[in-house]
Amino acid sequence: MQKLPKSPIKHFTDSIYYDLEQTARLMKKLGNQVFEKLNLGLTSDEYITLDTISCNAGICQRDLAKLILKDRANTGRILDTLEGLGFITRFIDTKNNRLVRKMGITEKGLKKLKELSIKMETHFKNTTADFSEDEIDALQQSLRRFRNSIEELVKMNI
Amino acid sequence: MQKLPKSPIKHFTDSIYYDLEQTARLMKKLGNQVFEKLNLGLTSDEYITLDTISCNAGICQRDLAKLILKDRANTGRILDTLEGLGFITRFIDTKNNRLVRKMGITEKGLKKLKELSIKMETHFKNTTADFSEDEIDALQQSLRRFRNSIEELVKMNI
DNA sequence: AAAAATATGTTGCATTTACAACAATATTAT
DNA sequence: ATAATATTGTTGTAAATGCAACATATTTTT
Repeated sequence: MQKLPKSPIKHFTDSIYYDLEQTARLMKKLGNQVFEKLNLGLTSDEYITLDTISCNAGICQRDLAKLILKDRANTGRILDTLEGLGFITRFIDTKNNRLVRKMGITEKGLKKLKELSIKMETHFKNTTADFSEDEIDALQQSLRRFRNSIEELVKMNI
Repeated sequence: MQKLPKSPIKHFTDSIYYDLEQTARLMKKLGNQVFEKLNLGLTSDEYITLDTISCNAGICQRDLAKLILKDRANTGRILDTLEGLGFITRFIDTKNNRLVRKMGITEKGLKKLKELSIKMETHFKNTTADFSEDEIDALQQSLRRFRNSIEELVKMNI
C-alpha cells in the first residue's frame, strides 16, 4: 500500500499554532467584551489575577507572574491597582531566605471575586453551550499536555 | 445513583479559557523567540501575514484582517512594511462594486516565504515531537469546532 | 573575604495594540 | 433625489505589553 505524499509545506494557517492563537484571541476578545459590557469594575486581567491570588494564598510576585503569564513589571502594576482598590494586601516576607512581597486577598476582594465569579459562570455556560462537559474536559487535558510538552522550550525571563 | 456535587465556583485558572490563553501565549512567545533567534528578517506576525496572502491571492485588506485577527489599522501597517520590503504588491480593485485595495505576493516574497517555511517546519517538528500527528489533528479539530461555536458571539469590529 | 552570579521587584521606554474618528465611496431608505 | 446607512481603508491616540536597566539583597564561586 502506497503512502500518500504529504504536502511539502504546510501553511501557517493550517497549523496547530494558528488554531491556538486564533481561538485564544477570539476567547480573549469575547472575555474583554463581556467585562466591558457588564461593567464589572475590573478588567479581565485584574479578575484573573485576583482569582489566582485567591487560590494561591501567600504567593510572591514572581511566582504569580509565572501563573498569569505576565512579566514581573506588569504583574506589579496590576497588583498596584488591586491593592489600591483594597482587594488585596501586600506584605514583606521571605522565600528561600530572600525578601519578597507576598500578598493575599482581602475580605472586600473575596466578596468582589465571588460576585464576579457568579456572573462569569453564567457567561461561561452560554459560550460553551454547544460543547458537552466531556468534550471540554478532553480539550482542556489535551491543551495541558501540549503546554507541558513545550513549556521547557520557552525561556520565560520572569 | 447519586450525582456528585459540582464545585460551586470554578476558578478561572481551572477553566478552558485559561488553558487556551496560557497555551497560546506560550506558543506565541516560543514563536517570537524562534523568529528573533534565527534572525529571519521578519516578525512572526509579518510571516503569518505573508503566508496568509500567499494562499489567498487577491484578498482585500479587510478580509485579510479577519483571517489574521488584527484590526484594519494594524493590518494596513503590516502590509505597509511587507510592501516596503517588496514582498507583496498592492493594487486597487473592486469587490461588490466597492473600491478595495487587494494584494498579492511577489516573486521575492514567495522566495522569502519558502525559505522561512522550511525553517519553520524544522522548528515545528521539534516542538511537537512528543505529540503524534493524530493527537495534533484531534486537538486542531477540537479547537476549530470550539472556535466556530463561539465565533458568532464575538463582535469583531473589523 | 572578595567577587561573581542569582533572585526579586521597580522604573523607564519603545513597541504593539485596540479603538475611535475621519475620508471616500456605494448602497439603501425615505 | 436626497438622506441615512454601510463598506473600506487611514490617521491619531491612549492603553497594554515586553524588555532592558537598575537597585537591593542573598547565594555561590574563587
